[in-house]
Formats: sequence, structure tokens, C-alpha cells
Amino acid sequence: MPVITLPDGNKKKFNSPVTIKEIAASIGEGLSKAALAGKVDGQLLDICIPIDSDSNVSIITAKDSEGVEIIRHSFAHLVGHAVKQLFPDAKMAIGPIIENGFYYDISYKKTFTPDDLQRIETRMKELIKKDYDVKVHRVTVEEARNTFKKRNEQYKLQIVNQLDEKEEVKLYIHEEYIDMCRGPHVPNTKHLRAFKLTKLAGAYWRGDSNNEMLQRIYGTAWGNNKDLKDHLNKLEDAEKRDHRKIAKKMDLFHSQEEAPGMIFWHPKGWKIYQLLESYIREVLIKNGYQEIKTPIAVDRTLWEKSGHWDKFKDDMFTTTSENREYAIKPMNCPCHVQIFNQGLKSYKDLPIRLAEFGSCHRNEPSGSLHGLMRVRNFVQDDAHIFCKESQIQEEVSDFIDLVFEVYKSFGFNSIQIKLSTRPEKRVGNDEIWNKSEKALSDALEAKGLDWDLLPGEGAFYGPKIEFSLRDCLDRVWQCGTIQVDFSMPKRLDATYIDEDSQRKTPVMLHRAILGSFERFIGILIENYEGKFPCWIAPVQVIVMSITDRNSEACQEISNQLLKDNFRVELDIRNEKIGYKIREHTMQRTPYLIIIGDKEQESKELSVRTRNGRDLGKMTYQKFRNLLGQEIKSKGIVEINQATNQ
RNA sequence: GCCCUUGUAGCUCAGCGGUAGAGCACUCCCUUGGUAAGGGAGAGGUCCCGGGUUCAAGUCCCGGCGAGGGCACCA
Repeated sequence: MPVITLPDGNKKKFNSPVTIKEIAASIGEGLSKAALAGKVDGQLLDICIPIDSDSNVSIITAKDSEGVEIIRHSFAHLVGHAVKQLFPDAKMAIGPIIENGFYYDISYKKTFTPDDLQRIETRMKELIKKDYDVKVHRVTVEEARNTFKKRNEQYKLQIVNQLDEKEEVKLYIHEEYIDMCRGPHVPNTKHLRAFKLTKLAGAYWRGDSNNEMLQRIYGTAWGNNKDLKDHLNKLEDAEKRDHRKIAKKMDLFHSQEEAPGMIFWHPKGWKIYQLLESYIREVLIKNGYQEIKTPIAVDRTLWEKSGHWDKFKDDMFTTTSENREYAIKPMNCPCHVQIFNQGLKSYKDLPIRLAEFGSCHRNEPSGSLHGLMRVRNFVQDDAHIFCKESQIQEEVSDFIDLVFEVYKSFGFNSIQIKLSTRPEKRVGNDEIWNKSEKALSDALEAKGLDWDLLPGEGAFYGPKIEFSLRDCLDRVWQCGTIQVDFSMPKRLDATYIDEDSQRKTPVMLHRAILGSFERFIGILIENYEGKFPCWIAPVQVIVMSITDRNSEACQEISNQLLKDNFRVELDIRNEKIGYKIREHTMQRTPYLIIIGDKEQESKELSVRTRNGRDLGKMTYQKFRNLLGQEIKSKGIVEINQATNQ
């Protein structure tokens, strides 16, 4: 005699065990038709499974985010149904949901072609049209094992064999196809409408590169066609933000076969880089850092001492000279310790903050290279803080503030923060780890920040906080970081004289705000879609003539702007003004100045923005002041807004 | 590193066994035009590299290298 409590507080009494489907029907026919699953005391359940005790129940439809997830999961099964019809020998591995969709990993003797993908999608559509019922069988582990044995599904078998023998297994029956899942799933394929298979890829079984590679079919799926369309449009727009494409159009950098993963910076790209560097340099000086510069190639003995040779030899580029072997530095820290080690340090000197825009090389796997985001040669805005244990907390706290200050000036508001703690293989005792992990988490907590814990992901020498940003396709890239290190100072014999006259080993904090200039600029390009705010735009103003008569006046204004320290270019080509406007707008130059006879007459400038706004005429003085303000405010005040008033 | 896709003019791409194409950009000429492409002419290619099949190879096959998407990796 279950009593069912609905989300609105209404209670319904049933005389016998009742299914979600029946509950939905008791509310209304429309809901009954739309019901995908139920949430029973917080647990998602298939609509055909009877409930026999008093419960809180809500009906899940395609309008709920959980409903969309169920739909995505069922689409994965549908891939299985279609694939097994087209390729009966294929072995199904796993088919989970992911953000915006799902995938299915499959083993098959032949590799699927894009044509096959199309065929699978077509077959899926045919199956959907049949509006067939998806049935659930609740079985024992043993029964599930027999089912997949019979069906020769060795991957499913492996999964079954890992289950607790007492567990109940749900088999979902899609006509002749059977899949296994926690569920719930849609009760009928009529709920599966809005989807698209998006790509084929390789993926290791169980995510382990020692295992065989399976073929992964990716798809996106939604509760309705509008959402699907919106998503596909969003992807298309995101592709236009791709930093590699924008950089080519704006002539910022390139890379070529002879130097994979290394960047040839062109004048405009390098200008952005330099502006970013001087901004960070300014920030560092204000915050008590001292800038240094250390060698790029260092004898292997130092890397042996630091532990790099042992652990990261394969990831380092090496070179030889006169019987000596050198490694090109993958990190700056060992070199920074060398500078710390020069001269005797007192506890009164600490903390010492040594910063370097150090060029590092890491021989990253070829498959991981990605535009500016993952390169083999990059420059970190790196620094190492040598301090006493008692100073860790404050240094970490100050650093977090600094990261937020800098990120804010670029308009980043969704920063992912992660705390990675002690890994299996580590140095240092538990007491030290407890202390350093606590220092980091306390600092995060004290600021009331949201952060995720990544257990076991810390560096071997200490835990770390990571600050990550997303690119246009929502891929997450680690940028800033701060890491506590009790080990390297000791390995490299760093010491200071403490109050008690004893030599002690300092703690070393590795930290970077941007991470690498390369990656950060990549993120910036995508974040701004190439429309850099004036303070960091490679060209701030273009001065354009209407006819040849205006060339000289343009030249004069351009010279004046140069003298006033603006980044300006001149366009006095024999082209129509519409042509020039189009070109420089596409080049994303923030301000376009037009000088024709009228302007020469009135001694004014016509100003237009890259966003297509005509700001009208203004005097040189006014433009200069407004632009100066905009630059000074790092884009918070724009001429755009200023002229609105 | 692994799997799939891919590499043709400066850029974006078409051509997919039979004498290398388009648009834009470039050069020259005409045009001096007021807020997102004025007109004409011309120049421009070891079709990524190396093998093979064929009377004949950008085109088909094999091997390198690079790039793109995933997976793995990311001190």
C-alpha cells in the first residue's frame, strides 16, 4: 500500500506496488507519455519498475537535465543496436554519457570509416522510427555473465566479472540487442530524436595505454531538436574563435615542420607577448619579486642531483659538447636554487622571491601538441619563493590574491581551482605533507573559494594548487599554479642560517601566474576572439585617408599618435574607404580613424570602432585623452562608453 | 607515443589515373571614391618528402614527416 509523495507535496495512495508510469498516468496522460524515468527518494528509476513502499517521487521528462542524460545514455545503447546490426562481429565495450552527449567504445577487426559512421547514424534513425519498447530485465550477475558469454561480448564479460556477485544487474533489451547498465533508460525509442554522431576516435580500453585501442564513436544528443541545433551552432561559432585560425588571419605567429611544437612569433604576436611580459614584470616588482636570468643548457650532473635526470630524462632535450652532456632545461627551479646558494643567507633575508621569464623545452609527446596551448618550447612567468615553513601560509595566500588580480584584469571570471595532494610516489614524511596540504587548503578556505580536490595528483615533492582556464571548446588548460616543495632545496643543498645559528633548509614555493606566455596568449586570443583590449592590442589605431589629398594629414596624425606613445599604423593606399574599413575591421584594430577633406577642414578626426560603431568626429586632443584613459583602465573604460554620455 | 582524418598557389579550397584550377591576396593599369570588398590585365605550383604499381601518378599502394580530432601523457 505505497503512499507516493509528489514534489508539490501532494500524496497519492496506491493499493498495490506501483510503477512510475502508473503514477504519471494518474496525474495526466501527457505526463505519462513524456515520462522517461522517475526519481524515487533521490534515486533514478526506470518507469516500469514497481515501487512497493512509501516514497517521494518525481517524474523525469526530457525537460529535466537528468532526463536529457537518460536520453544520451539510451542513445549510446542505440549505437550498440545499430553497430551490431551492421557489424555483427563488433564487440561492445563501454558507452557512457559525457558533457553534451555520449560515446561508445567498440572493438572491431576493421576500422570504421566516416562512411561507416554515416551508415550507423542512418541505421540509428531507422531504428528510432520503429518506436520500439526498451525493456528492462533485472537479473543476477551469473545470468548477466551467461548472457554476455552466449553473445560473445568479452568486454561486457570483463565488466560483469568485476561486479559483486550479490549485485542486481539490469539488462536493457533493444529488440535483439542487449546492453547492460545501471539505468534508467528511456522506455521507448520515440523519446530519442535529437542527435548526431560527431566523430570517430581511438581510445584505450580502460584508459590504459598498455591495453588495446578501441574505436570510439562520439555523439551529441539533446531533449529536442532546437537544443541540438543550438549546440551545433555553438560549436561552429567556437571554431571561429580557434586561436590558430585567428592568429593566422591576424598574422600573429606560425609554426612549421622543422620545429614542431615551437613558435615563430611574428611582429604583431610578439608585440602582444611583450606587452604581457611587461605587465607581469610590473606586477612582480610591485609584489616583492626580483627578476633573474639563468642558463638554458645545463650539465647533466645538476639534473641528476635535482632528480630530473632520473625521472624525466626522456622528456628533456639534450646536447653535448667536448665530452660533456647537457640538458636543455625543462624547468627553472634547479637554476634558481643555484642563485639562492650564492652567498650565505640569513633567516632575515627570507622570503626571497626569484622570478624568471625562463625559456623551457620539454619533449612533449607529438600527439599532445596543440597550437599555443601545448608546445615544446615555452616561457613561464616562473618564480621560486624561498621561505621558512612558518611563512608558507602567508605567501600562498598572497599569491592567490595576485593570481585573481591578474586574471581579473583580463576579464576571466570562471577560473577552475584544484588542489592536488600527495601522490603514491613521493618524498618527504607524512607530517610534512600534512602541513603543506593544510597550508594550501587553509589558504583556499580562508578566501572562501570553490575548489576541487584531486587526490594523488600532486607533484612528487609537494602538493599544488592549479588555476585553470577554458578555451573556446571548453577544454580546460592549467595556467597558474603554486606548489610547496620541501625536497628540492635539500637535494640541491640550499640552506640559510636561522635565529639559533643553525643551518636550515628553506622551503621552496614554485609558482606561476600565467603558466606559460604561449598558453596564456592562446587562451586570450580565444577569450577575446582576437579583439584584444586596447592596452594589449598589437595595433591600437589605424589612420586611413579618403583620397590622396589627405595622405599628408594622415601622416601627421599618425606621427603625433606615435609621439604620444600609441601603437598606430597608417593606411593611405589608393583604395576606397569601405575597402579599408572592412580590412582593418577584420584585422580587429580597435580604432579606425578616417581623414577626408571634411576632417582636414574642421581639424577633427572621424573615429570608428572595430565593432562597427561610428563615434563621429572629435578633436585629436579628445581622442588622445579617451584612448589614454581606456588603455590606463585596461579596457574597463572604453571610448565607446565614454562617448555615450 | 597510439587510433582515425589530412597535406595542391601567400590564404581558403576544388580536382582523385591522361598537358595543374577557382576565389581572395600579390604586381601593373584605369579609378580619387565618405563608413565592411570599384574595374581590367598579369605574375605565381618539385601538387609535404622517399619508394612502389602503371605506357602514364596530386590522383592508387607502402614508408617517413607535419597538421587536425580523440586517447594516453602533461614533472
